[in-house]
Amino acid sequence: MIDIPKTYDPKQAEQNHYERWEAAGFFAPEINKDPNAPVFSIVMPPPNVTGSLHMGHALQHTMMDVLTRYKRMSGFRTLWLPGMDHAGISTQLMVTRQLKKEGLTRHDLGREKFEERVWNWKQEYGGQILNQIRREGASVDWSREQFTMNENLSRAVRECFVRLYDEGLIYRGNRIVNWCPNDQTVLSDLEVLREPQKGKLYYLRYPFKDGTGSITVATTRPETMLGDTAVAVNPDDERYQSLIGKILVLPIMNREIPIVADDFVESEFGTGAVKVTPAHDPNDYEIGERHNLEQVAVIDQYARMTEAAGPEFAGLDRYQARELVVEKLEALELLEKVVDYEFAISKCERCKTVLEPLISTQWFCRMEPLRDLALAKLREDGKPQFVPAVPYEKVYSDWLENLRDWTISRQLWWGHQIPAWYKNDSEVIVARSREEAVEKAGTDQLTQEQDVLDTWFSSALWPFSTLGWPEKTEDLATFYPTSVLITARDIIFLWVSRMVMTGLKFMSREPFADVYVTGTVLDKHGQRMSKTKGNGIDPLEVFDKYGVDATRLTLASVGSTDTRWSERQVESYRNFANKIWNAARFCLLNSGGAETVTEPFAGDAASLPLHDRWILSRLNKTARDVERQLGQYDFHGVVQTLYHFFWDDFCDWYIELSKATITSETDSPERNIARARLLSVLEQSLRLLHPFMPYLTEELWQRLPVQHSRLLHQAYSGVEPTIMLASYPHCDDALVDDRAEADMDSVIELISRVRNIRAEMSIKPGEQVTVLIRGLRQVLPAFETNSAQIERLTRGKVVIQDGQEVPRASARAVLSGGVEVAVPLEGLIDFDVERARLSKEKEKLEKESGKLATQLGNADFVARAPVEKVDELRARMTEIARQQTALDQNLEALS
RNA sequence: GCCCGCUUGGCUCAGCGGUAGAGCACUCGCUUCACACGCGAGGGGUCAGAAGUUCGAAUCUUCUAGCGGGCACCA
Repeated sequence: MIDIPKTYDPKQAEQNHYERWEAAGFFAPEINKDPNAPVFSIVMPPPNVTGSLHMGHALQHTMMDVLTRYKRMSGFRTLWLPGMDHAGISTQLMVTRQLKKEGLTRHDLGREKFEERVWNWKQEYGGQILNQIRREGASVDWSREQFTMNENLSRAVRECFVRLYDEGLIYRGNRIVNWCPNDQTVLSDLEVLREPQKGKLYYLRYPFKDGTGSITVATTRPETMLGDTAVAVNPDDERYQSLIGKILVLPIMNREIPIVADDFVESEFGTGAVKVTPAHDPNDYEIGERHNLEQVAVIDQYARMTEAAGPEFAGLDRYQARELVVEKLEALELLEKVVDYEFAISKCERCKTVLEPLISTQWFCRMEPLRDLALAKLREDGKPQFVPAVPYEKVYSDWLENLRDWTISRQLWWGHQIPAWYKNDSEVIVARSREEAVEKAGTDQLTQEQDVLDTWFSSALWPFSTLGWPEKTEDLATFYPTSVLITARDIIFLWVSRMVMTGLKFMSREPFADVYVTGTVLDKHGQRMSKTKGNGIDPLEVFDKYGVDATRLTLASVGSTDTRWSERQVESYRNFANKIWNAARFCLLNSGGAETVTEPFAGDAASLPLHDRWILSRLNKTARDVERQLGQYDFHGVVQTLYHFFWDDFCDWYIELSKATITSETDSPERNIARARLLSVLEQSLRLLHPFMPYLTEELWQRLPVQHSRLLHQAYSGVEPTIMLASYPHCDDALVDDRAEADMDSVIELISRVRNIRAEMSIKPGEQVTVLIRGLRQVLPAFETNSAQIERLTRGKVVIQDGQEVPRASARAVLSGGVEVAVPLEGLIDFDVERARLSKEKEKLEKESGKLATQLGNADFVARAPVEKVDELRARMTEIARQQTALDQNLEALS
């Protein structure tokens, strides 16, 4: 006999299959031999090379894998392309830290050696996550794996840069930017973290030059006053109107600065007068532009005071300078007051250092023309379609509308070096290569721009650069645009929108039809999981404890809403996996002879036993629901559908109803057919489940005594059989049988009610009872033909009555359709208990009929509600009345 | 400050205009020949609060409260 353990061991199944799948090339689209196959493609959001698997990844990958496996089994030419991002700042930080341990800085090595070092680091530590992705069971095509720093992708980056530059969309300019004094690089607006900060608001008095008094300004950063070149007031502020144009003497510096009028100033805030430091504040910078103010840089790239701040301050750290400024102003009696104040401070997203706004020469990308492409696409074609549409479509379009130029240069060594060369240190030549630059410049006396590009610049090209762009490759023609992007909401701006813009610009097509935005897995207190909080759950540990498949079900059911992590949930899906295992175990233990039956459901469906017609109907409806729900990215819904079909319909009822025939000791054609049918339903269920539970389903499928090769989708015929490439079950409408379902519902109701009587009357489990059934002629056949099953599941002898008397000492139940059930319990029945039980039933019905009566008595309802609704309620009312009558008679019989 | 989301049984979540659902937890009974990670039978919610629209609202509208998130140039 077959030896199958009673408990499912996920580890074993996990070890058994992935390598084989990968080695056999099952993940690659080439496995599909149908030249007319529809195409399904996804590019994996490239995780950072510095990263390791976290819940967010596991969540997204599960959903991507579910869709990929589903489409692959449905015969699509399917590509899920994996890869990694070089993650400029993060990676450089990582390697810099490693160097620091050796007492070195990157400058000790020099740029070339440093880059080499990063590549070595990548070789050694980078990409751990790739093996973790394998563990998840992700069916990605490793033969197409990409890395943003690969030569082909770097080439795409240069091509993109040159084209945008030639069109005037990329330019070099001197502007105020977000500067990280720690990482020594500029950052884009999206890489800035805004954090609330408790601080102080300092009120400083600036005297008029003519000695007639002073004006008071409020600031959170007094040290910047050293670089002030004006004070601004609102032009409509009556308090200050007469002072506009007046000259002040900037304390400490003794610089003469004007009072200017600018709409930016809010009269209500502070004193209504603002000190203006164009070199160190983005707003002041703009005021400065409007009023042609001098920019005095008093803070340098290390956040230290410059010579321009004066000899006493030069070289001081910005916070030391703050103290000294305050001290001096106090001494001069120009510090009016200091109040506690909470405000938002800008920090570096990576290293959390407080940023310093600085004026600096950087490369920028003009976004308006690109933005317009994206907005037009959304408005005209509704692409990409966000799921859920609310709120993400609006979040996306609102952001696009307010888009500002993108700072694309970074003062890093790790990244794509900007393809610009300087001739005589001034003239700029932008070219795809040094050779091209030399040709354009007419000299080889060129130095390349030292800056690299923002990591997101290369990510923005990911959906087409990974497929070969700018070459016109077959992959590009086949797989672009991709089908769907699955991502977390925090990179809609950083990444999603930029892919759309570059995709439309360079490919003239949106990069993906749909964007599915996943929910977030929160900790049990509802907090986001984060490294700094240390409240993250490691998916790999969950895999170890509960198995990959159970974890995948848990994650899939998160769907698009934020969900608190609950280990109990995983546990229940672990139990589900075990349930599947044991159902299969039962089928296998009772499979002898089944293999002789090739078409277990062949012939006229109407002639099948009720439970067979019923399970086929349920199975096909399930396939239909799954298809619909997956089409809507309703991952939570699909998991529920599959869970309940398998556990409730298949295990609780179909297996139980089949047992009588299947477990028969003697070999017979009936037994073999029943066994084959059971196996067939199990086998199809495994296929339905496979996208969610790849390991368990493959493990079991391989063990089934079925003709595996015949189950493969035709696009894969001839390959070594695997459930991965078996045909995904689709609904066959001919097998949906509402009549069978209704009949089966009656049988289930009957069995449940008898079981209820047994439990309530405390009938011993082993004790046989008699089940008397009477009712209208049309409902009885279902009970008649299934009496053997009913007897088995109720441990009762079924007697279909023809108007015979029911013994007084019976427990009774009234079923829908007016069916009455009685279980004679002479000597066992407690009449009081039974009367109470029936009275409770009656109360329930009375409550409902009361409600219905009110509703049906409402003339407005009858007049305005849809006819079908009214009819439905009337039918229900009739049904209740019938049951009430029967209950009354039963109660009477008991008295 | 502006915008958005969430608030359903003890817990985690579905449902989103027509008699309140699931899993876990809980109660009772079961070593019933696949499974105690199980089987059978139960108990438990005025769907955050208020007002409104509607014949009818957990479901639509408005407001309030609590929680969470995004955006923002208030020095």
